[in-house]
Amino acid sequence: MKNAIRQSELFTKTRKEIPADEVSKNAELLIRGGFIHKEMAGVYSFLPLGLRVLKKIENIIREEMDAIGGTEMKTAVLQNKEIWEKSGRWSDEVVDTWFKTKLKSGGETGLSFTNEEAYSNILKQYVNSYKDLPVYPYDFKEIFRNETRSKSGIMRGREFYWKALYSFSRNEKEHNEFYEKIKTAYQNIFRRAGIGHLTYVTFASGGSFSKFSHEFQTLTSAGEDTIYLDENSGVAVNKEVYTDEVLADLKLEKDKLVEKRAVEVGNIFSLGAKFSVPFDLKYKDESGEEKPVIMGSYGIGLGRLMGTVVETLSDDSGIIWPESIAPFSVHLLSLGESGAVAKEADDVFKLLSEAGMETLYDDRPGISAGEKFADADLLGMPYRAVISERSMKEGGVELKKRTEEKGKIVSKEELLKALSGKD
RNA sequence: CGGGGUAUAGUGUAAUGGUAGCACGAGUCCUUUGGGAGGAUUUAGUCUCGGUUCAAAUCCGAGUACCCCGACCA
Repeated sequence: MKNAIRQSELFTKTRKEIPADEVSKNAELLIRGGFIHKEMAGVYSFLPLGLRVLKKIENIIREEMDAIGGTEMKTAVLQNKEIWEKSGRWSDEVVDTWFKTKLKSGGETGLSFTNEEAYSNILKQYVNSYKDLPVYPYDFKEIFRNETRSKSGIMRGREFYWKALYSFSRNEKEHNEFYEKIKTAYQNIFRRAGIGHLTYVTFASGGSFSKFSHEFQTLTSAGEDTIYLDENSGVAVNKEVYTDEVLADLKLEKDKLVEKRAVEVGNIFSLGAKFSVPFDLKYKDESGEEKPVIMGSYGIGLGRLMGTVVETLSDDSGIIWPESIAPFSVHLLSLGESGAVAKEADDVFKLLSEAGMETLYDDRPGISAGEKFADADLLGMPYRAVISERSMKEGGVELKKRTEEKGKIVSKEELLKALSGKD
C-alpha cells in the first residue's frame, strides 16, 4: 500500500447524512466516512480507507500467529461435498447456513462457512508420524454464511473476512500448552488493536469435547452477548453457561458478578478428536502405536473487530482510530486558497511521505476549513496537522491529536519528530 | 425461522385519493475561506407486478428489498 496519498486522489467522499437503513454506530460512521459500501444486508465492500484498516488488523494478527508457530496458507472457498459428508456437516438439516450451488458437471459445491473439514482433509495427506506434529496452519479468508438475520452493520454478516487457525497436536498436554499460548496471543491482538482494556476472556460453551471454550468478549452496548464479569479478576462467564455449577467450578461468587453486554471478537475451541476420527487423521507415536490427532480451532472476525473498535472508540464527531490500525497516522490539512499555504503544505506532504509517515493529505481546493476539520474528525486519524496562513504566521504547523481539544504549533522538524516518535 | 415495521432524486426527508416539494450532494458563475459559508442557475425521484378509482406516492393484493425484536450462531 502507498504510504501517503492526496485526498484528491481518493474517490470516496464523506457524507453528512446517516443512511436511513443503518442503525448501528459502526456502519453509520464507516459508511459516512467512506470506509465501506453496503452491497446488501450483511454484505459490505471495503473501500480504500476501510481496506487499509483491515490490512493493519490482518498484519497484527499475522505477527501474533507467526510468533507462536503459525504457518499461513489459504484454503479454497469452493468446498468439496464429499469431504463434508465425512463429518456429517454437508446436510442442510445439520448446517442451515450453507451457500450451495450446482456445478455444470451435475455435482454440488458450497462456499466455506468454516474450515475444520478442509484442514483435516489436507493434513491427512501430510501427517503420519509423531515427527510431523504439532503444526499450526492458519488462513485469512472470506467466509460465507446464509444468515437468516444479518445485523449490526459489519458485526454480523453473510460474508465476512476472518482468520482461522487450527492446531494439530499429539496429545492433550501438547494441545493445552498451545491453547494457553494462543490465549495470550489473542490478548496481545486485542490490546494492540486498541480494545484490550475492554476485552475479557470469557468462559463459554465447549461443545462436545471440552467443558468450556473461551471467547474474547469486548464490552459494548452494541454486543449480541450477555456476560457476567468479575471486575476484580477480569474473569467473565457467558450467559449460556451461567449456572451455579459452573460458577462453583470457576470459584466465582455470584454476587460479585456484573451483567454486561459484549461482542465476541474471538473464540478458541478445543476439538479433541471430533474431526480427526471421521477424517482418519492419526499418527504413529514413538512406539509405533496409532493415535488420533488432537485438534483445536481459533477464529477472529476481522470486520467484526474493526466494527468493535468503531463502536467502542468513537465520539460524537466521528471515529477515533488507535494508531496501530488507523488507515493513516496523520491527516494533513491545507486551509485556504493562498498559494504560499498550498506550496508549504505540498512541501510538508513531501517531507512526511519521504520520511515514510503514513499521511492522508487533504489538498482539496475550495473546501472550507470547517468542512476539512469535520472530515478529519469523522475519518479519525490519530494526528491532524494543519497548514494555514495562521499556522505559518505562528511559525509552522498546527499539530493536534484526534483525542485532544487544542493543538500546538510546531516546526516541520518537530512535526516529523513528534510523528516518528509516536507509539 | 416466528413477530413487527419501512420502501419517494446519488443521500436525507415532505406531500386529505387531485400540479411530486424541500435540504444535502453534483454541474456552471459570482462572492467567501480556522469548525460542515452565501447568492444565482442547472441536474435528478414515487421498489416491481397486478387491482380499486374519473384520478393512486397515497387505498387493496402479491412479490422483492431493507430495518428492528426474538430464535439460531462451527
